[in-house]
Amino acid sequence: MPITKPVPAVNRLIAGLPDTERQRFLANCEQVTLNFDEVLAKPGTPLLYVYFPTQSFISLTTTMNGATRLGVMLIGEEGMLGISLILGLNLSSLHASVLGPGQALRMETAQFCRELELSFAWRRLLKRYLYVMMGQLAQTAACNRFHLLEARLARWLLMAQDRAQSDRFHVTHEFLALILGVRRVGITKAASTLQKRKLIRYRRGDIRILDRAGLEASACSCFCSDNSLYSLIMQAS
Amino acid sequence: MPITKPVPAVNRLIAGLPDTERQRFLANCEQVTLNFDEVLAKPGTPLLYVYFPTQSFISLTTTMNGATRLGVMLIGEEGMLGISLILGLNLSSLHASVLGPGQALRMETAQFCRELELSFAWRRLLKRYLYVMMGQLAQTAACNRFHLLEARLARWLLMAQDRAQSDRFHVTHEFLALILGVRRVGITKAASTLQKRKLIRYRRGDIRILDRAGLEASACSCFCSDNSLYSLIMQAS
DNA sequence: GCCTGTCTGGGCGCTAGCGCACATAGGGCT
DNA sequence: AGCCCTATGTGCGCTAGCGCCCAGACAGGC
Repeated sequence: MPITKPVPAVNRLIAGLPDTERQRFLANCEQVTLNFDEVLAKPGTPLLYVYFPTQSFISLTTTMNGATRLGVMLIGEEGMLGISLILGLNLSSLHASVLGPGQALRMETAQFCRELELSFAWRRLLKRYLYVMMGQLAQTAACNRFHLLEARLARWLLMAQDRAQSDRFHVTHEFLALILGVRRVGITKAASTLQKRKLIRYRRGDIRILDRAGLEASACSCFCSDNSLYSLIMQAS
Repeated sequence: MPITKPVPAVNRLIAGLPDTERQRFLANCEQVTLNFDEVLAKPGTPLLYVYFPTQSFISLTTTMNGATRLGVMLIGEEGMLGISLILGLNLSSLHASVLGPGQALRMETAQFCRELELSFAWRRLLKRYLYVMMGQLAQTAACNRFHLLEARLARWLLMAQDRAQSDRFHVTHEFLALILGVRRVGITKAASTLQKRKLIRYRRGDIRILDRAGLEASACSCFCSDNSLYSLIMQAS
C-alpha cells in the first residue's frame, strides 16, 4: 500500500458530516487513484460512481454541438462529482475528466442514493453545495463574457492551486485553451506575461505558482466571489 | 375583476401536479398582476413570495461588482421564481425583475416550504426543473462565449416570445444590451439586420416577431438545446 | 546517436465588439 | 405650438482575440 502524504487526505464535504455518520459513510467508500485525463462522466449518460476527490481534482466542461467545449467548474477536495443525484437524477449533463491525478473516494451511485435517503445531514450539505455550484456557474458565465483572458487565466490557476492543494500541477496551454474557450496562442501570450511578471513558471505543461498574492491581484474578482459564496453557504450553521 | 384572456391562464409546473394536489395548491395561491420593471428579488436577500408566471415573465440577471449585469435566465409559464427553496435556502443570488407584465400566481415562501414538505410530487417536479435550469445556465455560459451577437439576440427573442405567449412584447435596445452584456449600439445593429430581413419589427421598444421560422434559423442552436432538455427532463415519467 | 511527437513562441491580416460622440425621430406634456 | 425625454441610427478609431502557418525546443523511444 503506497504511503500517502502526511496531510490527512480528506474531503471537505465528508468532513462536514457528524462524526458517526462520517465513520459509517467512509466505511462504505472505496479509495481509488484517478489518472490524468481519465473520463469520469459523459454528457447524457448515467454515472456509475460518485467521486469525492481528496488529493485529486476534476474538470467539468460543457459540450456544444458535440464539438466546442468550455470549462464550467473545477472539483477538488471541497466538492464532489455526481451532485445531480441530490435532485434524484442520475444523468450527467457535463463532461467530467481528471485534471489532477491522485486519490479520491468513490461510491456506487445506487449505494450513494441509499445513503442520501438515510442521512438528513448529507441531504442538507449537498443541497447547499449545489446552491453554491449554481452561483459559481452564473459567476463564470458573466466572467467569460466580461473579463480579459489574462485575468480569467489567473483566476483559473488560483482555483486549480486550491484544488490541487499544491503550488504545482500539470496542464498544458492547449488544455487551458480548451477550458477557457480561447485559442492556444492566446493562452501562450497571457501565460508568458504572467511568467515575465514572476507570478508563475511553467515548462512543458508543468505549472508552478510562484507568487500567489501577485496572481490574486491579476485575477478578476470572480475568484474572491466564488470563495466567499462557498464559505458563506457551506459553513452557515 | 378584470376579464382574463380566453387562453386558460396556467403555469406548466403547477399543471404538472396530480389533480387533487393542484386543486389544493391553487386554493392557497394568490393571483397578482406583475408590473413592468418591478423588482421581485435582489441578490443576497430572502424572497417574500415565490412566483408562478401565467401570462407574465421574469428576467434573472447576475450582478458583478455591483455594476455590470448579465441576463442568465428567463422565467415564464414554464417555470417559477424561488426555486432555491427546493434546496432549503431562501436566498436569491440573482436579480429578478418583471419584463413581461401580466398575471402570475404567488405564495408566501413559508407557506410554500410547507407545501413542499407535504408533497412528494412537488419536490420531484421542482428538482427536475432545477436540473434543467442548471443545464440551461451552462448552455448560456458557453453561448455567451462563442456565439455572435446576432444569433444570441435571435435566441433571446425566441425565448421571450415563448414566455410572453405572444408575438409582441416590450423591450428596448438599451435593455437588451444589458441582458446580453453588450453595448446598446451593438443591439441596434443586430436588431436592424433582423428587421431588414423581415424577421422582426420594432418601434420604440415594441417588438414584434414576424417570421418565427426565419428567426429560428438565425438563432444559435442553444435555443433548441434548451427546449430539448426541458422536455426531456420535465415530461419524463 | 537520430527521429518523432509534444509543447511553446511568434508573425500577419482580419473581425466583432468597444468607447465615445453626435444625429434624428417619435410621444407625451404644458 | 413648443419643449423635453426616450428610443433609435451612424460614424470613427481602437483592441482583444480569431484563423492560419511556421519555427524552435525539449523529451522519450529506438
